Amino acid sequence: MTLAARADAATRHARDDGRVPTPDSAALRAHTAIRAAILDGTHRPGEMLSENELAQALGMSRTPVRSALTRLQDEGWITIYPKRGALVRALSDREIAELADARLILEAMGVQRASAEVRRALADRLEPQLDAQRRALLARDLDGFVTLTIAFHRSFVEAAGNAVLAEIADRLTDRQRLLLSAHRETLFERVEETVAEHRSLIERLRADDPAGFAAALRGHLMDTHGPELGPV
Amino acid sequence: MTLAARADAATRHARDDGRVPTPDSAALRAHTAIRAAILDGTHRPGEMLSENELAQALGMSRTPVRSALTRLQDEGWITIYPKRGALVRALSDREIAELADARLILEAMGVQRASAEVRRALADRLEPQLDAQRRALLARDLDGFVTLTIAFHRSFVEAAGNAVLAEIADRLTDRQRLLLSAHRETLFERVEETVAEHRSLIERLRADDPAGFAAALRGHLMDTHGPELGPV
DNA sequence: AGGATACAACTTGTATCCAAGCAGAGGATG
DNA sequence: CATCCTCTGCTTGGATACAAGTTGTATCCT
Repeated sequence: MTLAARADAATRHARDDGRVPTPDSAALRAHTAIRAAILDGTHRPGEMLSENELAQALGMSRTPVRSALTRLQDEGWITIYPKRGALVRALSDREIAELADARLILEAMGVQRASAEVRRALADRLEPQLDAQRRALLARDLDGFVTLTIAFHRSFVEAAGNAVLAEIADRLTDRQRLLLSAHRETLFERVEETVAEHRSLIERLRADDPAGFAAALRGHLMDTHGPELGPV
Repeated sequence: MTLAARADAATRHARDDGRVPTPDSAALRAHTAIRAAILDGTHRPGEMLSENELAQALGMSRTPVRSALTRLQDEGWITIYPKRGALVRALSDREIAELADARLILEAMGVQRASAEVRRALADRLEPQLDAQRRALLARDLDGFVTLTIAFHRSFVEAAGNAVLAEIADRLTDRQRLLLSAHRETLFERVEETVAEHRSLIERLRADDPAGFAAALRGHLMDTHGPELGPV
């Protein structure tokens, strides 16, 4: 039986290195390219994506483009209307608020679940990153700052030690990149405030005060993403 | 510009009915069929799925099967190894525990976020369902009970009024169907206990006791899914 | 016999081709 | 002038053909 043998081999391989070795397939390139184009504003919400145009622009056939589009739909970036096309989704105010709220829940819960030791270790690990964040902001290096702040916030979820939760948080964060890009000016204007808010989060960790952490986090998210969050 | 017009039309349409009109495409049929086959044990973890065989069995070409497989991978059912094949994933003990824990967090948080009124209304709405659950279990109607219990637990997440969270919970629940099927015998043996645990959850809602709800829910999940949950 | 190597049979990934469907333009008709 | 209808041009959905990769096996050499 050939299939069984192959299954064994694949299972073994999966055990060896837990990740797919990245084949750099055309479908993946299409996925990252289109996603990047949405993120940097090349394709704006409400725009209709044509498989043909994308395929031509990317120098490949429609097949991998289609594959990428379905994935992008599953990830919430676009909506595919059968036989009509793919529409770049706009995040409604409500959805923005819900995203931020969901992240708030996951991060606060991550910290709450962690032990006092983990919390303190986390604080020690995060504090040195604050300077890098400030530098990125001052240099108006948006991509750099986004990377840093995403890792920063991800740490809180990771503290719970639950990979499933971390994966969920990643998906949410991904959609939120859009927001960070949109609020770039606000970010650059509020350098010290942002860093100070991050610092106060760390302080709540040190003080072993999960409730205070959650409250501070709520304030931080509202300050960053604006008052449109509203009472969720 | 034609694309703009089409985008407008699609946007209008999307506003009309918030959901895609279900085109019953071959890709969707493949998705549901393969997913069902994994759920009912036809394709077991460790098995290698061949696009050719699936396409032949489903009476369609490889194209929609491929599309279905990529979606199934994104949903966590299989792992695709490039140029080698698709392996039905096995849920490790750790992953099982993490899934249950993540659901616990989302449900408990949903209840905690809800107002006292919503909690009471929820209790009133859920209590009449308990009888149906018992009947399904006594009739050994696993599918019926699974549908009921999933709706039951989903209600707690919904209580927070956050659609993003609800969607996340749905994805988790989907993977957990596998567990419920695996534990069918335990379920059928613990009919009264299961219903009683559900009833005590409702009581905690009525008592306006979110903390007690979370504790009861934790106990319930451990009882249902077994002690392998461990201390997450 | 043991090990490296070449081959063969399978797999998936991509390109191309054909069919089906929707949206809009434009004219015929009341 | 309003309304309906057809028809055209576009789109996506699916099927097929082909290219590229991987694995297991047989073979050859040491």
